[in-house]
Amino acid sequence: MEKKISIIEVAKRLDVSPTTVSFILNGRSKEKRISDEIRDKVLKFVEEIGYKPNSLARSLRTGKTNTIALMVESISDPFFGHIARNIEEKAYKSGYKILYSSTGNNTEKTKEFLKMYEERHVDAYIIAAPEGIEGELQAIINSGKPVLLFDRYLKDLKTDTILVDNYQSTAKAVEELIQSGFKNIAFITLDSLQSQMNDRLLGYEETLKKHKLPQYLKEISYDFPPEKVTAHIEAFLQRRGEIDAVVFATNYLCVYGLKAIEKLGLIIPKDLGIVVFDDQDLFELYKPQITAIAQPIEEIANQIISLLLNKLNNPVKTKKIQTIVLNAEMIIRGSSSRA
Amino acid sequence: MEKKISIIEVAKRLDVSPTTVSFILNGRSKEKRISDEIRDKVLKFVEEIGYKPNSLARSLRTGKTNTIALMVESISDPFFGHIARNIEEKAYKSGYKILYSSTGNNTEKTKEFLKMYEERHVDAYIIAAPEGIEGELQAIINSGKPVLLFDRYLKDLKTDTILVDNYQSTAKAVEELIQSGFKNIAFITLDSLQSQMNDRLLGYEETLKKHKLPQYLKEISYDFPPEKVTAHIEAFLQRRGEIDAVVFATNYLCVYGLKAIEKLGLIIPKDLGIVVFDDQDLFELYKPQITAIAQPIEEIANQIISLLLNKLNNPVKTKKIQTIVLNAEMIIRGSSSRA
DNA sequence: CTGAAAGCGCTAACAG
DNA sequence: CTGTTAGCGCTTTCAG
Repeated sequence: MEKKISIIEVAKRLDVSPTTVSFILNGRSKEKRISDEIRDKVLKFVEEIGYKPNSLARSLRTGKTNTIALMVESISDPFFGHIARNIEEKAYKSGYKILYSSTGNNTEKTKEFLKMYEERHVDAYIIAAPEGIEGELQAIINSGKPVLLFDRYLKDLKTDTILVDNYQSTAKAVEELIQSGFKNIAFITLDSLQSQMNDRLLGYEETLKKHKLPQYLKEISYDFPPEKVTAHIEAFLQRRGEIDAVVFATNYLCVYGLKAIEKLGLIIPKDLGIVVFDDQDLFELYKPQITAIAQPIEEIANQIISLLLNKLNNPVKTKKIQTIVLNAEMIIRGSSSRA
Repeated sequence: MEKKISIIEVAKRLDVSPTTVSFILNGRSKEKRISDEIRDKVLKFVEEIGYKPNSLARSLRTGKTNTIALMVESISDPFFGHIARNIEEKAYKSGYKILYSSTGNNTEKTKEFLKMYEERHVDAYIIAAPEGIEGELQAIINSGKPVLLFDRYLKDLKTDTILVDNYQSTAKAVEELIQSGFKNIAFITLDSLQSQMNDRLLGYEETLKKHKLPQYLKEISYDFPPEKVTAHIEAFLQRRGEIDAVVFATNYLCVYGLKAIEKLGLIIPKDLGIVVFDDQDLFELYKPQITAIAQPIEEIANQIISLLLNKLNNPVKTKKIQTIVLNAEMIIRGSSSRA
């Protein structure tokens, strides 16, 4: 019933013009020098009948939807889930709602999502991007909408980006293992050209090179089903029996890796030292506890939102492009030391 | 550039009327008996220039936004995260996007979200509801929009609901522990009146009553910070030293519980048998493995979406209200047996 | 079979 | 300081 009330109706009942009501509702009464008396009258009435402007009409008119697209690898991943949770909260406080999608690292799917978001006129994009969507994103940027990358960058795309220092983090992880006396350190990662994966790999490779130690690389396809991932890791560790430590490039690889390790009956850290990228409850509670590189989730979310709101609120073309690199913290636990 | 093209523009270029274009784009050319020739011409042109109707304008006109509200306890919870992932995928295939929010079981916050969703004219609601929002939801239902509850029901609200059999599941869990010889079985749950929690509690209580065994109940506030939860569980287990098994009513309580148990130096299952509601990687990989009641996540998501789409696509008032109760599977692992 | 035209509810330029 | 009014882009009734 109250849904049918429009701003015109409100204006009529109060015997003022819709313009006046509109200005007041948009907090521009001071600016427009509307009398306090009228302002209060309108505000009170609106409150009373519970009138809410139709946001669709407003959006159609203004071109703003107060909606932000959030594209992650998978919303059910602990890392991305926590990021989503934080972003949602902060965005909400500024009047924005989040439309999310899980890309599954699939380029085609992501392009479709992008189209859908465009149609819906989202105001901004927050993306953990798969490869191959530089063109589409560039088009969006050209159209004037903020695009913010996180977790990984796209080499050919100049836009604001929030990252952690993947290279240094993995390098430190490898150093840690080396200090603990491990000599044959493997790196199990995704079969992916994404920047964060690549940087983690580089950190691994160069550190081993520096120490003149051998490299053992296993790349696993993101699309493999769980059993297959476990099987591949198992086969890899078996085939290369000399491996005495593993760095997992990502949390879920480690989860599957632990299953493989158990199947093989290997003892951590006696037979195999472990470090993993990304922390989660499992790694803290596993026995022995798993040394993990913990990304500063809340800070990442904070930076994302504050950068984005900044862009959104500054109609002035903030032409400065920022890349913020945060530090990840290595939480040393039992799995990486033979002591 | 192409953003500026409207349906009128398209019509002009093709020398037909906007009406015709609109009908064709909405797949009603047959019904409106538009010539194949014109139809193909329009379709081809639209494809060529990549014209997309402005969904805002359409929504304003039709009142449909093709958006579904999804409200969960927390998007970063493994259970809800997986539900969200599945729902998103299926909704997308039917042209719907999801606007999510994490209620944190907070009634006031949830009410605010509800208002926001109403303003945005979402087409339907999927909610794991906190207590105390029956009135608001009833109003929405009265306005004709589908509201679907899951994970828990609201006693005074008659609407479609997808649940698992919480009572039976907990009862079975307790039976399992009893069969394994545990005598003093505690139940650690949330300080909450939500139906799913209540039903789990009832399953616990009545099973123990049936077996004439003592009850040990610990209720923990949802808003406690992690350390406090751990501390409370620790104190509880210490105070009631006779407890020899625990059923955790929810996954995160168990996560904190495990920390407490480790602090106390208790050995599972020798000193303490464990069963937990909801499964996750941690429980499978923990040592010993934790017996868990696994909810059929994919099926829950399937039922939610198919019920909802059904409502959405049947303009006929499908007045039948359905409550679907699914079975959860108990995955018996080492933590619940002394063998 | 196709076209003209009336809004959906709001904002903001332009007039007073 | 306030009111009139022209759209935003689309759907859909009603006439041809």
